[in-house]
Amino acid sequence: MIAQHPERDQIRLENVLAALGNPIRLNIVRILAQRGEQACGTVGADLDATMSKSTLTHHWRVLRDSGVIWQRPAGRENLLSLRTEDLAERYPGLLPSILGCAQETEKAPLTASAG
Amino acid sequence: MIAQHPERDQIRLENVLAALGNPIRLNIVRILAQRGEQACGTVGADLDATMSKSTLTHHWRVLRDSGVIWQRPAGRENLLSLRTEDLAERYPGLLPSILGCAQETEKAPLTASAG
DNA sequence: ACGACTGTACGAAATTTAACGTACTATCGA
DNA sequence: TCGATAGTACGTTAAATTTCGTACAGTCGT
Repeated sequence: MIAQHPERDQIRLENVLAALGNPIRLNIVRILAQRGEQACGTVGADLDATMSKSTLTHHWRVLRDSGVIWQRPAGRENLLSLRTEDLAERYPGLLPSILGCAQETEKAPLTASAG
Repeated sequence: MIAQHPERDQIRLENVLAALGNPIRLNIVRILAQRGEQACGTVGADLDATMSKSTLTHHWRVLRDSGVIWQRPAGRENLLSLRTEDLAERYPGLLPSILGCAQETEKAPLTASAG
């Protein structure tokens, strides 16, 4: 596992909310919630193919440092996944409430398969 | 009612989360949740007596523009209150989950009366 | 009307965030 | 080993955010 992940107890609500208070990172979280663990590149492609890799790296860092996602190496890829359990333990209901109504997406067609 | 309040339908999750992703504004929301409708000055005093009025005005604006609070004039005061109903309708469970675990406050002693 | 009180508006400064390009590390496959 | 792939690190720039001081507007009590 890559460094910088906060312990569950170190996760701060304000950091989680700030991390999610950005449309790009909110989409990242939606994608991970729907598709499960994904490589950085896969998520990036779903998100916005024109976005630079270094910008994406920035967003992985914000999400990772705030405790929203895990990031772990696998071969030459880095796999991203939601810290669903830790967030549920620390802030019960928060993630479901965010994801439950997160269908008001502007770009990513994540609603296509629902229903 | 002061201008700039978004309609319920115009409230965007990313804006709500960004507004709440700031420790000061998170505290404001906690205070309003616990004490109900309050004048700006009252909340400001509870928050941080050294903070300038113009800084507070900035935070009221962010919370108001994002749809988190109502702000309405009453005499020479402006009363602030949470848009609990609108948020509950738009993002069910979001506010309770944020407030339910919001006791990890650093400064404001909001847990004192809860019992 | 006057002065105190409550809060906003505006402009400026400091800080933070977001985004990019380039250079780099590490892994995979031939 | 070589080349392609996957992603990070670093430095930079642009934009947004946070904070303040000052000036102003509306309301209350006398």
